[in-house]
Amino acid sequence: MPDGARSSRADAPLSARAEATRQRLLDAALVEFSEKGLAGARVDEIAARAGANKRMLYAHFGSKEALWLAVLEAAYAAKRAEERDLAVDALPPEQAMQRLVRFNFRYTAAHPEFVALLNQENLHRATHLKRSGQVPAMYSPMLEALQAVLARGEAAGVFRRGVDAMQLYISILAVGHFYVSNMHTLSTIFGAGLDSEAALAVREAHAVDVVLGYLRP
Amino acid sequence: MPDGARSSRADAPLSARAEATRQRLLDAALVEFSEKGLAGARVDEIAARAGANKRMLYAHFGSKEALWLAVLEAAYAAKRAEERDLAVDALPPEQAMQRLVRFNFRYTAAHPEFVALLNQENLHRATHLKRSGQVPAMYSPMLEALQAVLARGEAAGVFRRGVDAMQLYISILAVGHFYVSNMHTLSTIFGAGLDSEAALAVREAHAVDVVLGYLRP
DNA sequence: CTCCCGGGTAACTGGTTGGTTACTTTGCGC
DNA sequence: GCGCAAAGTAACCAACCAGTTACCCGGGAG
Repeated sequence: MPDGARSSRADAPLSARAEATRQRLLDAALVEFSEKGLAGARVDEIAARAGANKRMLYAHFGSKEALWLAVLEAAYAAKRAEERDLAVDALPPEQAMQRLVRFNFRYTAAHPEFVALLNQENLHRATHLKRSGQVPAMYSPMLEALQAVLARGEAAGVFRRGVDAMQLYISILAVGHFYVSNMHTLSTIFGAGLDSEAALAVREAHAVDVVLGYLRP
Repeated sequence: MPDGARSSRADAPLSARAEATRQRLLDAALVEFSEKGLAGARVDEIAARAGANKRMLYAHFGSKEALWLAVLEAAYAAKRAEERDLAVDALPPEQAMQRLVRFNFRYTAAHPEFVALLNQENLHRATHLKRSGQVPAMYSPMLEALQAVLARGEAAGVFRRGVDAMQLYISILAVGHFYVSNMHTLSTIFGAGLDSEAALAVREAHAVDVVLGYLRP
């Protein structure tokens, strides 16, 4: 094992400088990977963007693929963290549901890098994600919130019965993810810009309409 | 220009053998590109898969990127061709709509290579597609069918009014595309196989429910 | 039969790329 | 203020890869 494994004193925390370099490398890798994909990304370019050196990249992460996984885990963790701040328990079911849909759409639109990362990882059949200790254990707070809201709405008679929470969760992700992911080909085919704030607002409203329309009893 | 441009006798059609080689190269390229992406695909590997030689690949297509575009155009053409066979004019609006949703889902599930191709092209901001003379002019028969069905259903009072056909079209694509595209990461996170025929049937039914549920007046 | 050319092969090239090695600088404990 | 490990630099390397060049083969026209 290279000197990536600190051997100094048990698990001595990285010095502030080393930690900063590590973070800059992660940030640079996120940009490069999401712009060029895993195969298209260049290790030298990541090091250069981070204002660091390739040697440091390998000292911290060991390999291009390990760096990829670290970036992916950080991206998942960031999304899960934001999901955790969603407070929908106090809202009436329809408003709570609307909030979940809007949150998801806006998060996706604001983070196209995450979308690119996911697409790329799926091209690789999730081989890296499967090896991750963290991510599979990182259960989505949004899915849990969705299940709770669904149960409340059903009990109150304002939502249809028998809705599969996982399927609905996937659909809510889908209406935002697909739009952001395929924005360029869609814009080319429709000959219209889908990335303006106005277009995003239209799409967001549509996503809410579809989900709440479907959920009517 | 290399000898890719036949100069023999005006536009003498490719000989049968040459045409067969070209087709084998296209087929091999579709497999390689959809498995590895544009950057990850290897030109030598494509030639080998096709039982041909790199020289022939360059004679027929000129460059890796031109081959990519040719593959992409063929994939779009194949989908548009199948869409053209959709006969929904004679069906009542709800059944017609259901057929559109089911067709789209099944086509997407049966053609994950097309999904991979689209994702990859979007990573490249649709730069190749924009250069294509064909694709932007290849208006989707399914979108046209959708508009007609929507108008009929609205007039008959069985669909809600004011539905944006393009938004709905994107959503119908989305519920299938996202599921197929992100199948591996989703399966990893949910710890369940989403690619079995049973799982596909559940998803298909959900897609129909969402769209028809939303469209109720 | 033989000339000729479209279709095909294989070896080569030069720039790139992930990863490594030998060496220098920085800063903290003593 | 010094010793030494952690942090950083730059040059290097072997494998790889898109694209090219020099050459060969088979079959149809004359």
